[in-house]
Amino acid sequence: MRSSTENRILEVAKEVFMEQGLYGARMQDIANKAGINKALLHYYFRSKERLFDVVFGGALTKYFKNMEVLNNNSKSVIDRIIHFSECFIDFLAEYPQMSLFLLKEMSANEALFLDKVKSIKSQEQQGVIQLITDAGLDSKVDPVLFLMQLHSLCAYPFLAAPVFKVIIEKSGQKWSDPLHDKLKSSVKKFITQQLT
Amino acid sequence: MRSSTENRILEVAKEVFMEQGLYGARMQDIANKAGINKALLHYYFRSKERLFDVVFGGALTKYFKNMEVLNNNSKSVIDRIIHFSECFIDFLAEYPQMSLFLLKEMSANEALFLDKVKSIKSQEQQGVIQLITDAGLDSKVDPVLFLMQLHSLCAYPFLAAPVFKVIIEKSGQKWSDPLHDKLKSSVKKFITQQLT
DNA sequence: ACATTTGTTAACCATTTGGTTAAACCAAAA
DNA sequence: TTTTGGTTTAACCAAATGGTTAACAAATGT
Repeated sequence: MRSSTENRILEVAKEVFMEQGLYGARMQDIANKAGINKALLHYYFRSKERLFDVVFGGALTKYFKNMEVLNNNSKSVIDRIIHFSECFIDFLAEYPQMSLFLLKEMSANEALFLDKVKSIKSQEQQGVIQLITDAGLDSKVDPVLFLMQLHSLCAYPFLAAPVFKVIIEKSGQKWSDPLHDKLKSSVKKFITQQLT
Repeated sequence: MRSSTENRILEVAKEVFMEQGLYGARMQDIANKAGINKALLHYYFRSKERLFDVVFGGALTKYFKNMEVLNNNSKSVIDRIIHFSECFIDFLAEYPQMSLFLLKEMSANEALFLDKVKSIKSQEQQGVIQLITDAGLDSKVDPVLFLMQLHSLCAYPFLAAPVFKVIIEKSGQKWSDPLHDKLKSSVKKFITQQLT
């Protein structure tokens, strides 16, 4: 079992890296928030890059894990995709900074991301694209475009929430933060509209 | 007229800040790429923050300027929104890093963003929400949700393009980068589906 | 021609930051 | 009790970084 110190470091590092990114994060800050000496960070995780790597890899794994729900063969293709969208939204609601974090760091270091994806996604799970193509639904929609729109509708609201909040409040409307349910049902509507 | 040096600095700074963000960017790097001494940066723009501020403000202004197209009263509401989406996509295609840049820096420094938005958006231009409400279309859609979905469909594909590229190529499909037209027509379809 | 402002540079400075070292601590084994 | 192994710390280091200074060159006005 990993020592409690190591776990504490990991948890704090997750927070800090998610908020500040690889560059913005400071080892001293992580150490302080974990209530330990800075040297101890390097004792457990040799370098900043190494520590970041663990955090980033963990986030990416969690992210991809969400797509496994697509393999539930007891449901129809459309229902599986709807179910996926709901799980995806739940996941993003739990980790609102996740998307931005991943996009930030990927754009900053494309090579790292490529490696990670290769090692994670190797377990040839079925993707939305495969699913649609196999079901013959690619006559209705362009699978790649559809996948992108699906992700757009699920992820972007969380990405841009702080911005929308400001803009909307500025224009006199009121902002209700966790619009999970509205979001879910609207995505569901989109999926059925597109695929039937 | 601004000196050519100042302009050169601004252009380079734009590039570097967009790519690396406020933290990641290095003054020395900007100076090198602009072919000048580092001290000259501080001569024209007192500090890194000041320089960044100019770049960020410029980007934000450009971003909001796109929404003015909504005020073209010679068209129907739906056509105006469609036109906006097309202009928005063209804009994002021209500056693919814009969205990520703005989101990154906003999440890193919400206060700065709030100030900027207040000073830029003060010119009470009509927003999508107003437009929909005034036209009575808010019986068909939740205006805020619709605005968010509209932005999602336009912006996210550019945000996540590098990621999708990797994932899609990984799963054997081929990736065609500038799918402007497909994107435009699909967004148009979405708008009409939602508002009629 | 001369003085004054503007543009530009090399050298320097203070601070921050990731990382290292050697010593201290501390529980469990011998 | 002493030894031993992993754990933790204070002090330190080298490099990087944002920023400053003083001197110098190039326009610009008189």
